[in-house]
Amino acid sequence: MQSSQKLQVLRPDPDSATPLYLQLSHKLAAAIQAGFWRPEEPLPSERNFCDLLGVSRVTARKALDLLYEQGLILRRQGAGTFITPKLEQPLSRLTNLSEMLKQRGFTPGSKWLSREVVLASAEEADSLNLAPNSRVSRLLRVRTANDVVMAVEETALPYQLVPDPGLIGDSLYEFLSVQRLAVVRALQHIAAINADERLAALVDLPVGAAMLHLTRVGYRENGQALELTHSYFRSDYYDFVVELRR
Amino acid sequence: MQSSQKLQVLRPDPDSATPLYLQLSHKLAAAIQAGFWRPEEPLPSERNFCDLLGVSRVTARKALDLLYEQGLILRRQGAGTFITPKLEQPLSRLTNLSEMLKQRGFTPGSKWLSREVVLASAEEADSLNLAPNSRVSRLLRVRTANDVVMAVEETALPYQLVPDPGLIGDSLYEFLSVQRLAVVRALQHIAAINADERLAALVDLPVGAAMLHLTRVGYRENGQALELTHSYFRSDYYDFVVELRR
DNA sequence: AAGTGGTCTAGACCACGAA
DNA sequence: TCGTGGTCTAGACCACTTA
Repeated sequence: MQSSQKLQVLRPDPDSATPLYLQLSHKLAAAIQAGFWRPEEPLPSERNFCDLLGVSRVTARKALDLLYEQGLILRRQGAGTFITPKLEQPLSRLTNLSEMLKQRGFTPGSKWLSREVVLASAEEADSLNLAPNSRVSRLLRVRTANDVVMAVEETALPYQLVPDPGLIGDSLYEFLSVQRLAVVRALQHIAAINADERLAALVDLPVGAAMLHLTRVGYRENGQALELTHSYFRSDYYDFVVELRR
Repeated sequence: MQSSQKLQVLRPDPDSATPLYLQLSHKLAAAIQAGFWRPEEPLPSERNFCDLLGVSRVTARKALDLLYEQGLILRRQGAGTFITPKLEQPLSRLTNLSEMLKQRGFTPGSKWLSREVVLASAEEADSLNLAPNSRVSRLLRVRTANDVVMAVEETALPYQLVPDPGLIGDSLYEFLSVQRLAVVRALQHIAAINADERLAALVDLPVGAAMLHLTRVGYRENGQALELTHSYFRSDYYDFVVELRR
């Protein structure tokens, strides 16, 4: 069969450091995105995958589980596994704004308004689980897309973990990753507000314009709160997409 | 040991129709919420769970996987499994507003403004994947919490699937479930808008007040688009919480 | 009746963390 | 060194869809 030949490129490498199910999931996701199968078309059955790729069924299923969670495939018991009809590309995943803008064809930019070490506000101390009178590194910046200001962002980080905010470059998340301080989980509150005079001036909108106010607390792998960010977005330039399940 | 005695209440019933790993996951989630373990306290090891509860390690892990996805536990290789420090209760899960309000101690209400069958708008036909000139059942209602209007909601459903919108009671999602039309996945866009005169009147806010505008397309298990809803929320009464990962 | 996805088991090896 | 979570296997039974 022709298709079983093609499938061989999906075969994971048992000697690789990354787990088989992850390799397989990545390869499958890429193949689907590349149009390897047409929408509505059935994938090979799980048992076929096992035979053709030399992995156990549990491993194949674990790879497919990931694709299912990403909304790339549908599974119908007794019938088979199918490519999701319309390929959408939602994101309830943690991703940095710069990457998202690039993917949509915009040129992202960022300009620091201030980077300073200050006493934590009550909200910051509470959210970051700091003792009263602790210090935080507080960052204020405007973010642009094609040179249009689309958001104002204020971030607080524990001084103990980030003592010199002046070292942070254009990408906060990249800086944190390099420092072994990656954020792996975040809780985000989304509200709508009317722009006050300060905000309106910064984003070039009339006072009272509706803006999205995102409040995000970011957590490290060990559960420690690392970041409190308030973002104020122009809603005409950006709308937030969430995928909901079950 | 005392703790191993307590654990017996978590033992899943092999004769039940619901899978062992789901039973176990539910029981564990309930136990955690009830304060069975303190935050930061380690859970029994996976192998202990297997011995004490009479399930295989794969099954125990699958139950723990679900808890991890819900942010209830943290896993540290070589160390153990721990309760998440602060017990937050986020939800990027598909849940109906009524339930959420009840959980927060509000009394939810809903009042239909209209339920009619009309020609689909261009947006509705596109989102629901309908042929031009198809009909939809269109619903308009206001939703209240403790008798205060907090949102206006307009929903369109394919006429073919829901021919008599007059039959829908207070809970749309319950109605759909009973009709075997459950929504299992949804894409939601969130934007901020200034209330126009019509909206302002309905929610009792001044014209121009910032409101959250949610646009949701709901999908069935088979991937078919079932529901297009525009919701307009008073942001002072409700803010949307999202959990982000990775 | 045959094939599919959904669940479950017992046992194995690995990498990592703590004592 | 020992116990932990992370990965992987081969094989089994079930419920379901399709023909």
